[in-house]
This record gives sequence, structure tokens and C-alpha cells, in this order.
Amino acid sequence: MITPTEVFKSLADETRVRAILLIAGQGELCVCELMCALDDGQPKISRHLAQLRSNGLLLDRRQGQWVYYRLNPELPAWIGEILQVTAKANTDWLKDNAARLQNMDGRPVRERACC
Amino acid sequence: MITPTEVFKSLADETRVRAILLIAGQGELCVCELMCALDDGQPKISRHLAQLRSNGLLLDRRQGQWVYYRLNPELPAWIGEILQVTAKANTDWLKDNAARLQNMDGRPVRERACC
DNA sequence: GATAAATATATGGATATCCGTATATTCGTT
DNA sequence: AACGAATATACGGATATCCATATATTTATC
Repeated sequence: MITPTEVFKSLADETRVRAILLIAGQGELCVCELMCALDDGQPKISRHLAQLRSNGLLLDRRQGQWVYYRLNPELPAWIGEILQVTAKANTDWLKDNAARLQNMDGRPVRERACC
Repeated sequence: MITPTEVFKSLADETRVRAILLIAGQGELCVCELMCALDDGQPKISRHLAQLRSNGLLLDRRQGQWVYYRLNPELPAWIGEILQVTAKANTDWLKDNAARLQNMDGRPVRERACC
């Protein structure tokens, strides 16, 4: 059982909150997309994503050279609600990140599950 | 403007989350009630409450020898929602604290605003 | 199989956080 | 004004957190 303390510790860092809120909004993002959106270096992004994953908040999947991170669907509902509430009330705070993500070029293309 | 990062940092400690969730549930609690509910020492409780206050989440009022802490009513709504959602989904995690608070004897009596 | 791209991890150092103890402050009571 | 209760703060020390740099790993491409 993940406790409130563990959840809030996981979110208590600027890189991690912004990343997880963007991921929650987009469904899935890869490391290089987050590097662009957060305008930050690769090891830093990777390290924080690894922490969110090892804390149980995120899952990853590898597709080719890219690793995509998404919310762990087995999380208790209240955590998803918190992320939603926070994202919705802080669109302005996130708008630069969202804009950089939209404008990113060479954004990797997800494979379809099937034809 | 208080940012998500600041909010989650404020909540990223066991003493502080438990305290603020109890306060949110009860409306107002004094230091000695929280010492009892959290079963912790006075300087520790005081220090964490001071931090929540200086971060803008709590307000205090002095009444005689007691200092009561309550949620800052001017907080953006999303913060209150987060606290509510968290409290509601984690009653079990908080039940020992709530029980100790209920069973506390010599609990200070609030003055009425008027007759 | 050599190389480049995307990602992960290890390492060391700087800084922040947290705690316990001791002390200060404030208020009520005598 | 002296004293006790409730609370606040100061001070060190221990630990945790975060970062940048360097290196390892994995995959696709040639």
C-alpha cells in the first residue's frame, strides 16, 4: 500500500511534478519528449522517471530506441484524482512545458497496436 | 502564487501530512492535541507546524496558552480538494491518530466567539 | 560487427532536510 | 514578581536529496 507520505515525497520535486502531470495529461511520453518539454538534461530526466517508477507511480515500456512512461493503471484512484485536480488548476504553470512539447519536431512516432 | 512543487514539498513529510489532514478534518487543532494525536514531541510538532504556516498552508491564532492551527482559508481551492481526497481515501492510515485525538483527556476547551 | 541514438546508472560533491536537546518566550495563576 | 504550562526557536549533527559528469547499456542502421 502506497502511503500519502510516499506519494507526496514522489511529487516534491519540480522535475517530477511537471513530468508526471504532463504524462498524466498525454497518456504516455518518452524520455526525449520530456527532455524537450522540461528543457532539461537526459540523465536528470531519466533519474527522476526511474524514481517515479520505483515508487510505483509510473510504468515504462520500451519501443525500439524509445522508452515510454505512463501512469501505473493500478494506482489507487485518489492518486489519479490528485494529479487531475493539480493539472487542471495549474495549466498556466504548465503551459510553457506543454507548448514546448507541442512544438517539438522530430517527435517519435508511436506504433499502432495493430493495422 | 503557491506552486504545486511548494505544496507537495510541504506535504512530503509524515508529521506534516498527518497533521494537516487532521487539521483539515477537525477545522482547528492546537499543538498539544497534535502532540497527542501524532504521539510525538513538542518541538517536532511545533517546528513542522511553523513550516506549514510559513509556507502559507496554515494560519494560527493564540487563545490563552494555546495556539490553534487551521487551514488558510485563502488557499486556492485545488489544495483543499487534494487534502479532502487524500483524507477520504486514507482514513485507515489516519485512524490511530484520529483515535488518540478522540480519547485524549484534558483536551483544551475552545472559547465561543460570544454567548 | 561497427557506429550512432536513446536511455540508464554510477560516482562524488553540494545542499537541504530532519531530528533531539537545550533554551527562550508567552500567558495564566498565585 | 515568581512559577508552571504551552509553545517557539536555536544549534549541531546525521541523513537524505539533488545535481553534473562520466560511463554503461540497448537498439537500429549501415
